[in-house]
Amino acid sequence: MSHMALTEAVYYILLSLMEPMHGYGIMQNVEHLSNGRVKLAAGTLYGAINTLLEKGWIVALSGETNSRKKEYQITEQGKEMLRVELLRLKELMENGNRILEEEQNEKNRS
Amino acid sequence: MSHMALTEAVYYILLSLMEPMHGYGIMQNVEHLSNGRVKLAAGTLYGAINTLLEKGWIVALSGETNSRKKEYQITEQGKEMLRVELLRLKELMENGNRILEEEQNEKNRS
DNA sequence: ACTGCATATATCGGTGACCGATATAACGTC
DNA sequence: GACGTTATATCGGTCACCGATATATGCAGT
Repeated sequence: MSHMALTEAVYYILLSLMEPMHGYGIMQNVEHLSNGRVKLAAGTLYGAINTLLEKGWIVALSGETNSRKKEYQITEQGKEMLRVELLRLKELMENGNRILEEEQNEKNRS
Repeated sequence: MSHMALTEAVYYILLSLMEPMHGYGIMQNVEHLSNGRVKLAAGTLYGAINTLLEKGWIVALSGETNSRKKEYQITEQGKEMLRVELLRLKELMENGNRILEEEQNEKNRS
């Protein structure tokens, strides 16, 4: 596909990193954003962070090297991915709502 | 997670089967619905159909046994999954739009 | 001081979704 | 009858994710 769908994990990690944040903070933030629905497993989180670093969608912040916490932030490229993803979500929602409403209308006519 | 995200493939297959349809028809319908963005690979399509049959989210229609085409249709359980998925998509979009707008507002203030 | 829990990062084996290739065959049309 | 499209099916490989495990620090209660 020309542009691939982001996974829910990656989507929420990118969204979290609109503000500088360290790994564990992302975990908590994602759970909070999704009202407790999305709980990232450690393997998912740190695996995704490495993949996103390699892709250049996020960067590691150089400050605070003394602390054990490593902070990350989204890049301009990462933000562009979020914008594209939001268009995809819009397409999915519009198709879903339209088709489910069509059935509802048929039921009402009968 | 309490309710898992549907993959894009499964989402569009379920949406297609709001009307009875056979496998190859689903392929074409999904590509049409997504304006050419989503092209299901054969392995994805027939693999997903079997998984969805096992889960009871779709059923095979008994008619037209003479034809090589096998028709399928969504079940009430499958429709419920679509409704849940639409709520998830709404959550994702609201979070994404809100957080990206926050950044835009900060830029405008400076 | 020590005990225990939350914080914090990292790795590893297993599962499952998806892709692309391949195979097979019927249908339509030129 | 040869060829492209329609149609279903399977298989090996890749990748994201999960859950378990390991390791270590920070902090609060006793």
